[in-house]
Amino acid sequence: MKFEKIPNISVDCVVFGYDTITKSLNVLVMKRYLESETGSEVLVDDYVLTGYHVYENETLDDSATRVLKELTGLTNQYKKQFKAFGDPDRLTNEKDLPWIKNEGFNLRTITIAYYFLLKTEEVDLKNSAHQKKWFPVKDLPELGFDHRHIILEAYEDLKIKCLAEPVIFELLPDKFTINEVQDLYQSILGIEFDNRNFRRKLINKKYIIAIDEKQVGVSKKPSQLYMFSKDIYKKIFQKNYLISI
Amino acid sequence: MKFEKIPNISVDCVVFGYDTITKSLNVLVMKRYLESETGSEVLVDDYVLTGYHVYENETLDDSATRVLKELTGLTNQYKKQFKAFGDPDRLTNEKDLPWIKNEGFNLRTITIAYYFLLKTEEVDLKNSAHQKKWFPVKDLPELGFDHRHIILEAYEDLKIKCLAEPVIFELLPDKFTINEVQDLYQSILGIEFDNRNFRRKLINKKYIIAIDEKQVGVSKKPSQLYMFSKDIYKKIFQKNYLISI
DNA sequence: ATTTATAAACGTCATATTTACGTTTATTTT
DNA sequence: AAAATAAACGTAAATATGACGTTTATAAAT
Repeated sequence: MKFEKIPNISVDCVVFGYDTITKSLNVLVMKRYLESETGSEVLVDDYVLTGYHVYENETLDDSATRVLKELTGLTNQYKKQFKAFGDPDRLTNEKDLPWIKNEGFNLRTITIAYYFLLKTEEVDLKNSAHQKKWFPVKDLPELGFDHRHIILEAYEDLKIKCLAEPVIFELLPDKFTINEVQDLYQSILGIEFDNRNFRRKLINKKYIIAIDEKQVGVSKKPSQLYMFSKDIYKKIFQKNYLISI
Repeated sequence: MKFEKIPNISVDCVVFGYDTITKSLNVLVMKRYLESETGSEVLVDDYVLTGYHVYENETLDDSATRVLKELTGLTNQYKKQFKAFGDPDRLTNEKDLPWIKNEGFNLRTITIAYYFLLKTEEVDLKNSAHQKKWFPVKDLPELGFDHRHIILEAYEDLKIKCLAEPVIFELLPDKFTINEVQDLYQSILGIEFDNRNFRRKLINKKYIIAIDEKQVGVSKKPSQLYMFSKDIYKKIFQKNYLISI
């Protein structure tokens, strides 16, 4: 394996996680901070996506997987390459220049952007060199480069994706309630569903399996817990070629 | 505008066209031919997608548009960036090596792949330096590099896209019959629809407009011609957040 | 122990959409 | 004028969706 970096090609990872408490779809970003040499002035103070150069002897997918692992320690998460970003001016905002000068970037770098879906509780933010933080996709902090743009495009892609494929379950704990699924759909899509209709629709799916277990520690009627069976989904799923234009 | 090529970044264009006569979804590819220096041996003889390096001061989209223009003379066609391809070995098949040696490629080139949808009759294959040819996506010739792979991924993306957006009309003449639309859907999706149901569904759309004109030169009852109004579509279209998992 | 509050869960009906067919119509060819 | 044929229209059952009202299980309060 050659570990030479390709100087002008990178991957960037938009990591989505869902907070069932605040019912917020979040993005994991990394603190970026730089002071002037004298330390008297803060040159850069914002957040960026995690990304890195692609190595000479590495596939793009492997590169993204590697970056995610360094960020979260996790492998085998849902991953999608959704778009390449390569505008000539994507790294040349005024506020990014000190950072670039410091890091020795190639100004014309094309980045292949991926998004990941994972269960928030699997990520340990403590044990890490970098300062990482979750932000609601609806309330992002100041972001460097074109990273806000990249996140928003990832989010648009996710919106479409979750209507056509059961990716929603990648963001939920293994055991979940119907209402949690509904809340998550609502967070992502920004619309509300009728709970009775939503519930009926989901429960009728063969791959949504009621388990012999109920929510604990709630001060009201505890919910029935369910699981998603990817195996059953794959078996019974048949593409409906419904033209919805 | 700097016309310096970025040596390791290219765009490749999958150009789709539809042949209403043969009812075939076709891809436009370019002949690739190379003889040994003595002329005694054919080193390369197959087809490739059209692509080119991205220029230093050019967006990826502009780069793709430029390549399409050089290939077809056309601008303003439907265009979608659908995936980046960057496996380390994507250009290093045995049969591609003589070509690469001849052209002076960078062996680790990442390509940003686009597909275009256009009306076959608008393309003039005659007046061009290169030898270009349409092939059915279901019956592709021998292709160089990873271009078969790229075409098949473009095709998969198109299949999904045409179910959700009215891109189908990019592939048809301005005036078309309902049956032509159905045939095209069937060619793309590889399934059959009931003509009576398909017809009703389409005719009920406000943006499918019957014009005061009928097919000519047919030896049976001539079909009613229709047009697609993108304006009306944009006005009345409302996203249905139908979860179909 | 009983009541109260509340979220979970079930039920019903009207409407819209899809699926699966049969029939009629307009045109060219014979 | 008849025959052939693709275009175009029609209908009924099944399924899915949307919009609501009601019941149930539990913890907390009385």
